[in-house]
Amino acid sequence: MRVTKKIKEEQIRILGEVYKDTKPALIFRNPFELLIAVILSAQCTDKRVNVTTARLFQKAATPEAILSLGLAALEEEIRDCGLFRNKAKNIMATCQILCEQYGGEVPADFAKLQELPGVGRKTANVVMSVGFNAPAIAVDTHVFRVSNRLKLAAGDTPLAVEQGLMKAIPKDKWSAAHHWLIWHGRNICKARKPLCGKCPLADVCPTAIDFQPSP
DNA sequence: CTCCCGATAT
DNA sequence: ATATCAGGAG
Repeated sequence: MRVTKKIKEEQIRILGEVYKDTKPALIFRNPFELLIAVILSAQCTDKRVNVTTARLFQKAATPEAILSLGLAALEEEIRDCGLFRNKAKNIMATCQILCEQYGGEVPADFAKLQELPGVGRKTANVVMSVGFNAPAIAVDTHVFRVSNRLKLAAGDTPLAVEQGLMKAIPKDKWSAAHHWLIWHGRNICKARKPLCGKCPLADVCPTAIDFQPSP
């Protein structure tokens, strides 16, 4: 199947229809809690992050409070999320910068966010999009996989896929489409065993046939 | 490219 | 047993 512009528009239309009521999976009350949750979410399920942050934010929910907690205590709080030494060190350093340079607030600025330790392009895009309602497409593992399978935006790096998606999707739908692709990746277009049999996009997906049982 | 890393699904 | 999970830094 050759994925024409027409087919991409149809893919986007179906995604928007099926996943119109989706919202962020991570639980947060403000941009700071979102930032911490997204840092913790690397190589970890959102479900596990939500359990961890619920416990953490009860004890410390501001940059100041987390700095007071101390590195060792923070490591224990977030241990279950994996990569916990790196994440704890990065969160402490980030909180330090937020306090010293931004008055304890999270800057609504993509470049400044990316300068924070433990915050790369994907995390900065999530905070801008979800936390500050700015048009952005964060390419995580799900968005990357689904976009490539659909050939909605093919690319061998997250940045290439992000740029492809920005061309294929109207700007006013960037942030919503990011959530559509994540939900689709979680529920249907799974990494290991995609459910092509019950996928609403199977007719417009060039990869679906590859997962059908051979005749 | 490698390393960081525990929990979960298959 | 092993692949995968809302990645980022060196």
